[in-house]
Amino acid sequence: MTNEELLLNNLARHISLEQTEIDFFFSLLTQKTLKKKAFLLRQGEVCKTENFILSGCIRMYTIDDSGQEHIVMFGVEGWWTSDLYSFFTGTPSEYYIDALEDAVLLQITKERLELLYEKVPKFERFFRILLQNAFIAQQRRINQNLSYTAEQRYLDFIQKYPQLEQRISQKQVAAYLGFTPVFLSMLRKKLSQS
Amino acid sequence: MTNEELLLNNLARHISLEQTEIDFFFSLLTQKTLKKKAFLLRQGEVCKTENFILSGCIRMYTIDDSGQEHIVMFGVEGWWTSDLYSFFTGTPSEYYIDALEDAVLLQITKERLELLYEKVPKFERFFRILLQNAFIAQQRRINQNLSYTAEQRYLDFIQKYPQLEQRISQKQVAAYLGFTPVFLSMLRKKLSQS
DNA sequence: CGTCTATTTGAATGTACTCAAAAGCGGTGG
DNA sequence: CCACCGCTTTTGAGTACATTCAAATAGACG
Repeated sequence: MTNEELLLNNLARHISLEQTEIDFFFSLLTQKTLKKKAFLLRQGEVCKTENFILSGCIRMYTIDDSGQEHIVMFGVEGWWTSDLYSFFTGTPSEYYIDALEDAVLLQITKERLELLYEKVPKFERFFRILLQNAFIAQQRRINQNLSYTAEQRYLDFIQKYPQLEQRISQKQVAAYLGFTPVFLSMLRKKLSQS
Repeated sequence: MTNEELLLNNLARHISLEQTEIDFFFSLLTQKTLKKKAFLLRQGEVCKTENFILSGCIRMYTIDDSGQEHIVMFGVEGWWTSDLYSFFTGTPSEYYIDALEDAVLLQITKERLELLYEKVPKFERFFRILLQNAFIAQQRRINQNLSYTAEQRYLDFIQKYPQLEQRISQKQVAAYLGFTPVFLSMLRKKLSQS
């Protein structure tokens, strides 16, 4: 699948577009490559773009007072990523976004997105649906964090994102699930023995 | 503030409407009253409406295998509530929604909402913005659950929602924050002593 | 007033964390 | 291509935070 196809499939899942509308949309995007460990956004900066991931793997996270990282989302090819709050309000972000693997992104700025909504209102629908899905996924995650033990959350994670678990380090998985890498190591040992 | 004003303010914060558009919107809504402890939605049922809360207090929650309740959201006057996943996909909900206080709601069905989007596309924008704000709030909550101790989360909660803390029982607060009522009681004692 | 539920208190337990040290692994430069 | 450096993972011991269970007290509601 080419880069363009990846995004076209993403669009086609929710709205149907004329070729001219597709062309217009693509004309608003700019491509950006991101080396492993490079930052797309740092805490305190304003998030200027929404980003469609063509390849690679990124994470969005905070660093707490004691220096620990906490991952609020991962992104891989086919996903959109951004700090929406900073993006829409123009206020400094609380989050870091960086690459866990070399990545290629398509970016759209707020101004261009507003222009897109104006010219092709169907995109308002498209981004509402994306947001809706992300919202629902987050609600599930909140509920799981409340209801499940660390072990249950880990088992659920590897079942739900088997590909991700292969690609990223245990340290990152732990920072996403809300426990320490040391604890994850013990958990895996225990699970492999039983 | 009348019921109508509450909703009008809510709309006006994000979109501007003609009187005819407002009238059309209101014509699509039906009012529902909900006695304390009455269910708006039970696990396994399909969520048929989005609900704007005119008065009262509701909660959306799950019950886990060991019978414990976990609250994913509260709602008070001026808030929208619904299980969006069930609402949009038509699949049975995993959640319960019931009233912590007698409540009055304005409801809109999916069919009518789609009609509204079609006739007045500005509402697509309105609901996208609502969703965006809810998404951002959830992301914060996920991050806090990952980063903060139970005590920090409680202090943050009472600071952020001082009105809510007055209205609802400690048991409900505990079910929202992710610990037991017993622990919350000990926490409060400790905090009042220091 | 009586019943039902929520809150408090205490003791014992368990889950997950910190600290520390060793082992493993991957990337980089000589 | 190998050796080294830095980061991740493993392992173990001791600790802290939060839970469970149980019982007593307090509050809310009919």
